[in-house]
Amino acid sequence: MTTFDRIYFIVRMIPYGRVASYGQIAALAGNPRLSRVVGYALHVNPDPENIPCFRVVNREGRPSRAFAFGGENRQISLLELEGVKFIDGCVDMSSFRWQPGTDELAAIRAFMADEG
DNA sequence: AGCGTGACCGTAT
DNA sequence: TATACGGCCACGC
Repeated sequence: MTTFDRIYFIVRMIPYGRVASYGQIAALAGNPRLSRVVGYALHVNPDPENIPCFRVVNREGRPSRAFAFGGENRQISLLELEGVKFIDGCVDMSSFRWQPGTDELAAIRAFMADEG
């Protein structure tokens, strides 16, 4: 069980049509300063089919320039297909930001406590 | 085993 | 409004 595993677990929970920021993932993983690590974790994403890394954007709601699946335009397209709207290249975070509910927070906590 | 680096974020100048 | 920097984790040399 590593920090990456926690990050992947949380990213997998982001629902269809929603996005999360790196900092948000980091905070859920237990440390708000892990945002950079979140970026690296997604960079070496071992399972892109099950880990929706395209639903993670920076705090401005902007996709990464180094997005590997055809560039940031590709990421924008994927999100738009899910109904996420962009304003001047940025996601409207106040509308589309994922906010985990009580059950999801409990699941995250349980997973993190599972490492022993 | 040490060092630099990276899909970031917040703070300081 | 820009630019600079420290913090955090895993990976490759």
